[in-house]
Amino acid sequence: MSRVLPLSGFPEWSPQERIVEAHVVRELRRVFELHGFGEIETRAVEPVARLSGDSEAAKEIYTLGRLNAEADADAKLGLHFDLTVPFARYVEERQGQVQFPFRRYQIQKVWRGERPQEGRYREFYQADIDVVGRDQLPAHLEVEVAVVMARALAALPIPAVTMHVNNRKLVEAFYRGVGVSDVSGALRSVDKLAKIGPEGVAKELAAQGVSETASDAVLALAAIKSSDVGFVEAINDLWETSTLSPGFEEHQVALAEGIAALTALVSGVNAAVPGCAVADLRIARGLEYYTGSVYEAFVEGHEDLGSICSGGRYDSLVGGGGFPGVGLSVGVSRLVGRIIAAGLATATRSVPSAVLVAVVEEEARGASAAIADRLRARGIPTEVSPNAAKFGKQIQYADRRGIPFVWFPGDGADGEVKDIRSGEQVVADAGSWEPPAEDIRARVVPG
RNA sequence: GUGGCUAUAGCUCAGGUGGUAGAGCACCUCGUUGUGGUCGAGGGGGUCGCGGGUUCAAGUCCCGUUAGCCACCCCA
Repeated sequence: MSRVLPLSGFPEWSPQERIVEAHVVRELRRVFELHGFGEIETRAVEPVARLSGDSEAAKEIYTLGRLNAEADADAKLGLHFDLTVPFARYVEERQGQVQFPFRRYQIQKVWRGERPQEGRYREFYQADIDVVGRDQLPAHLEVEVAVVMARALAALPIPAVTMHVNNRKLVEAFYRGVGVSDVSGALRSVDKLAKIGPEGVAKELAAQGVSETASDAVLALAAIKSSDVGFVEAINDLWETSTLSPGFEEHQVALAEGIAALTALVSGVNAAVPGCAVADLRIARGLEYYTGSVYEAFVEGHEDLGSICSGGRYDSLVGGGGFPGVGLSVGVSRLVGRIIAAGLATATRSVPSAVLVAVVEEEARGASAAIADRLRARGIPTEVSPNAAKFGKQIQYADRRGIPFVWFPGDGADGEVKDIRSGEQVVADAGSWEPPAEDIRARVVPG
């Protein structure tokens, strides 16, 4: 055992940074609740069998057991790696009690055993909103959750967020119409478009047995992107000029439905937060279970960070189906990490205190404490100097923490209070003196 | 899980070809003896990640190991 060193991937913020994180969480919570989402918290663990449905995800699961557990102990537990799986279990477990459609938000830590790097942690906060229905879920909810999330993200101290949206139903109908049989295989390849380029995707599609004409059509669809409903015409044109497979008519209805849903989504989100939504027909989302709208959001100018929020509609997440839902998930820690690293926003001070009451001499500490209590009684966060050092030292103590006011107790009267930023010092009464409203609490301001 | 790079003071980093550890910033003290920040002078701080090897001698060369960073994979 040598030195104590940080563990990569397990971020621990300083008090000042933590104020920024708390601000982000508070804003998300405020907007979610403003739209009627109630909060739940699920346990940190689930049986491994439930978590590892997807073999890819299984590799990332941290398992949990007692140090002295029997080697053959079964019913192994694992830390959850997202909030969707625990939520599905929660709903299934309480299907008799919860009211549908059930709308909830959840802000908790999740754990993934992956190689960390900037924006990728092994322990981090996610903030999810979902709406789950019983047997059916109206399509307008796919618009609503996106609107709520767009508004929540717009409330954060970050540049504008762009939400790229697509519709699985639309894509699937189109792919089948042009003769692609392995739709999810094709989607997985299209998902890599940004990374491997059209040629790379074409190569993968060919390997999957997709014909060249179908491959061309798939890539042409993926190239469509518009911040308004212009994509509708583009898709229809493409459909009409593509070589369609026999029996394409049966996909025509689903295609039209998908287009209508995507249209409603783009217009709905943009009506709430102008310029936020972009129809982007290449957005695929790796996850298999999405069946309708899919979302993927990026911060303008910080695309290198990757997606900071994503989600979609699913029809059978909860065992056996019957609980269709739609939801979005924000990578809170990824966002906060970038806000801090790039200085997008900072806390105005590192401690809650608005006032430091100086101590004249240890024998007079009681007088300082009394002044502090009178300020606290009126909601002004106050601390008393830890020592009776020279006033210069006590001022320095406040300055280093960003505490804006130092109170000097006086003989008989309460003394004087100094704004150490301006140097202005006035005689004051602890029963009535008020700092400017913006100085009462630490604030988060743009960097 | 795969690959590349890195590891020296609290922080950022110097330390050709091996010869007993340096700078800037930060910190402490004093100038200024109870009102900070500027300025000046002085001062305290380092198992050179860890283990082994080569050598008269290793921060420096070799091997191993651990950790960090970056990319891949995947994803928030």
